[in-house]
Amino acid sequence: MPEGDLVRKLANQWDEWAGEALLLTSPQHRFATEAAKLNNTVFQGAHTHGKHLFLEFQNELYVHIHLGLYGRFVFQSVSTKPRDTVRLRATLGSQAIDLSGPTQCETLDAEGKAKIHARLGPDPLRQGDSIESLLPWLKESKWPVGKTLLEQSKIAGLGNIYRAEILFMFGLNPHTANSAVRESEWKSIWRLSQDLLEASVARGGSIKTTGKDSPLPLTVSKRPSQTRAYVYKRTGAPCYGCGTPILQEEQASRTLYWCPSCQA
DNA sequence: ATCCGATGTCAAT
DNA sequence: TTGACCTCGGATC
Repeated sequence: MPEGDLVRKLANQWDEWAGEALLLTSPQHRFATEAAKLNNTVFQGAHTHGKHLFLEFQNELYVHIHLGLYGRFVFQSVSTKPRDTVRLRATLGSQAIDLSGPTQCETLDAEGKAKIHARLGPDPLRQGDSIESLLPWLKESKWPVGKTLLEQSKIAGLGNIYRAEILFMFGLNPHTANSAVRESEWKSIWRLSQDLLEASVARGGSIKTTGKDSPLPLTVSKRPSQTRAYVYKRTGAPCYGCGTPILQEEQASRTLYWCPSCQA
């Protein structure tokens, strides 16, 4: 389900429980032993890096969660019986948070957490992160831009929707080599990523690149109403910039949507 | 009732 | 590059 913005928003929700001792169970049982170890210890707060979520408990122990494609959190009343697919239920008072379908849910110490950070690139949502350290590599790299934007070890937090939308907003052909994109343009891409992700977090984690808080792409003169995206999942529909049907193809093993004319 | 795709990643080839 | 992981909602029959 998520790209980095939604994960950050979920972390913010978790943070409302910071400082409290939580009841942890695993209705599905796959996380039962781990949950028991942390049960009733004080939740210190949530951290994120890209799409990775870290729930910190006492003694620098972290529950590392990656939602992957199917994972999700459901916030509800404790009186609602959890589905039997729920990997982890956290309870505080009358409230419960259910986690199901994560690609990852494991307990890590500080060292384990550091290893995760080490394999992730800068995150547009993280305080102090910048694209600066990536520029030398980008300058030499033959990778297509459309692959780079999905690569979490380069930029952490963007996903398939933002990839398509950002490429469109810059009029970039997805197959353009990294080295063919000017440094100033990379910096603009980074800044736009920050703006889009932050605006989404503020909205509660729902992606909408066509919104009034996003800049208009050069080729688009009017904001499309109704739609939340310029090209994502709009295969065959007319481009908002030029009317050309939006194309769909596979790039970096994900479906990419783009306008062959505006992104020539 | 069944099928299918999805805002993701990694290990194995 | 491909398959496995894993869940659920919406489309289809």
